[in-house]
Amino acid sequence: MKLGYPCINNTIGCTPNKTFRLASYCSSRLVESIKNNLLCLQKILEYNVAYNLLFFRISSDLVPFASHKICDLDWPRFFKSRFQELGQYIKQHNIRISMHPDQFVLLNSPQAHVTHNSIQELLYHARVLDALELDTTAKIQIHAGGIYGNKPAALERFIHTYNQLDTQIKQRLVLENDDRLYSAQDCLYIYQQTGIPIIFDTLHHECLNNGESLETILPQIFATWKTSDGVPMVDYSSQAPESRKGKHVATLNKAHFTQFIEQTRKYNFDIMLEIKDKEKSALQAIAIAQRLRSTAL
DNA sequence: GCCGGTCAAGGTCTT
DNA sequence: AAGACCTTGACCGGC
Repeated sequence: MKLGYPCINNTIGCTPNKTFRLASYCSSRLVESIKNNLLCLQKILEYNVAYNLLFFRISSDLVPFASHKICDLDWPRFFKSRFQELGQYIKQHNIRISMHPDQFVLLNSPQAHVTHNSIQELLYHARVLDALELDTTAKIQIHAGGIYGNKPAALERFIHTYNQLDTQIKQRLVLENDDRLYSAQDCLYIYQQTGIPIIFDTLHHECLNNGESLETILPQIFATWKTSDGVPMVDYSSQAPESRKGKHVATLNKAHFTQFIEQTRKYNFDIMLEIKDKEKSALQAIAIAQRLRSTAL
């Protein structure tokens, strides 16, 4: 089991998200941003290794506008050796990597241009992981998408589009249950039609489920991951008190996390902590997990 | 300098 | 039909 947090680190004082406005696009600006982001990513990974946080989600903003038609830089080539060095570091320290494109990636949109742009965005994410020369245990996670007034049709569109994707994307793509539209059961249905591994989100499952306990749902979810996909990934969070349903807590709820670790002790999986204060909670969580689990962490 | 409206991209839900 | 909200930090223009 490995444990980590997404995208940014608030302790070390750099941002791996540096971007700029589309209106002020120029390639020198792009180069400058990517340089900054790669350097900061390296610093974050070094911090993480020092604290044994061996799971990390790389920000989608690593290469700004990478999937936009304005982008005229062959960035994988331009930064080839930088990516290789970083990838080397990741492999050397056995760090697990994920990425999570945001809400605009919709494989089941009825609008062809939306689906097209989504695939371009997935290709960008795959290129990052390829440039790092990571194996297929490095994953890209997305949601199933919208309903568009007809859920069966929307599900079929997802399946159809998924089945036509290039291997370069498919070998890394995993599907996450969301908190309003597509439950873990819905994702399992998609898995049966496609073979796409399912990444389980604990808070989303609390918001939207079919009454399954962790005990019944987790074995089904974990069975969707093949050896080449690596150990299953799980997104962990808990409900922010007195807030909209589905909102992530600001800082780790230790009692809730402790219970989660106790309930899942028999499984091996990697945990991504989706908690607002990032590495601060991750450090608390790893202390709890190390105390409660017998397997090396 | 600092503040706050705005930012490539799409949905759902409420009024 | 139009607007709020999701979710988020940081850009960047206006002061």
